[in-house]
Amino acid sequence: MGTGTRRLRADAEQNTARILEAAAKVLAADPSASLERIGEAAGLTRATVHRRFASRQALLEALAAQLNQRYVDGLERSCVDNPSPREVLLRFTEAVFELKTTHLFAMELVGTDCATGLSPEVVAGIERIFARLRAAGEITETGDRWCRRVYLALLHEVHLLPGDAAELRKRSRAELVVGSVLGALGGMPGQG
Amino acid sequence: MGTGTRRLRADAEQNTARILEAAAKVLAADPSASLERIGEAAGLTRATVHRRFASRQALLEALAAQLNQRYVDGLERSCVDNPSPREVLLRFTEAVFELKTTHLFAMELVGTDCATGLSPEVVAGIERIFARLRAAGEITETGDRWCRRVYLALLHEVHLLPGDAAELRKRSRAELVVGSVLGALGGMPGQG
DNA sequence: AGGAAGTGCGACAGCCGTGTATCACTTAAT
DNA sequence: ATTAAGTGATACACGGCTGTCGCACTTCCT
Repeated sequence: MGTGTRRLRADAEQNTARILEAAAKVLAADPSASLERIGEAAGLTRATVHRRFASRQALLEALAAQLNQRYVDGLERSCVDNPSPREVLLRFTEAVFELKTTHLFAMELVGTDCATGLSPEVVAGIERIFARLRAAGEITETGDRWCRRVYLALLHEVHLLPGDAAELRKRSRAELVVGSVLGALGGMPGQG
Repeated sequence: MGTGTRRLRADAEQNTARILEAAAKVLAADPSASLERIGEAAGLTRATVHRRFASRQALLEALAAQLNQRYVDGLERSCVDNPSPREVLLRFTEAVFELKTTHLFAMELVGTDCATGLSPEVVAGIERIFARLRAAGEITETGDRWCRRVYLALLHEVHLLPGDAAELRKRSRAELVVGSVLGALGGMPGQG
């Protein structure tokens, strides 16, 4: 997937970005929205969408690839300064919350597993966090896949939680996620 | 929604059941499967599907209604003999696992909330279980909606877990769900 | 300024799902 | 056994989305 295709003109490249952005927004509201609607939301024509992405499938894959890239960015940014594993999880959770607002559709598209489109690199990164949590005694569960799935599931549920929910009065959304996950995986969520 | 429509012939009634059953199976594999495929799976023609259900929408609603009924059945059966709240949750979880095998599509259709089609009766039933768990000191979280969502989310994740996963070596799927949920909601999951 | 790249517009063909209707035939009900 | 109900088969109209043209026009690049 390198820069094998000869480079696009500057405005054209910008338009592909617009399309991806518009697709993320429109598909989040309606997963079966037509390319027409996506193009419209991008201020472009359906024909142009087809010029950038040969098929609907190609557009979806590009969307998934973009999401995976954001995931690895989030993972890297969560690890700078070598904080405690719990702090890493907290930072990463906040990063994913931001992704939920812009890439909600793509996240449901790639799911929570390699088999469904989530990058192996991302999977490994998340599981590494839980390995560190385990080494630090924050959790007792030993299944990497299980830890990751519980985490992503609870993260998603918190995202669906209304902003004024009682659970969020004293702690942030990320803190609620981390506390719940550690509790679910056999830790002492109350300590901080 | 009573028996307002004059009663069908016996075989016709049986066919509606076949259609619902086939729809549950086919749509679980492909949520956007056509009525043609559903009818085929039921051993019937698309025309007959349309005779029983005026529109695709109507079929989906019937599917959701059937699921809600199974939910309340499961709730009732979980409460006979007045067992401990934890035991109630365990029984109900097992009932839902069975539903996952037959009504997977419908469950994702109705979601985890009244707003999306889950019956208020079912919501109240589930939240009642958690109120009892709270009264018994098994959990500390106080938000009914939050408890319910965490529960259904983790239940779903366990269902997705491969049957030979390490987490299931010493405890059943339902026990894994209950343990994880109680931990996530501020309890001591290790106790039996 | 000149040429190339990109876009808008419109049109077309193809496909698939939905919903309705008709008619001959089979089946349950009493 | 007779009657009404239900079904299969087939056809049709309708609408929507996809993918691909061609052509005139605008925009960037150098």
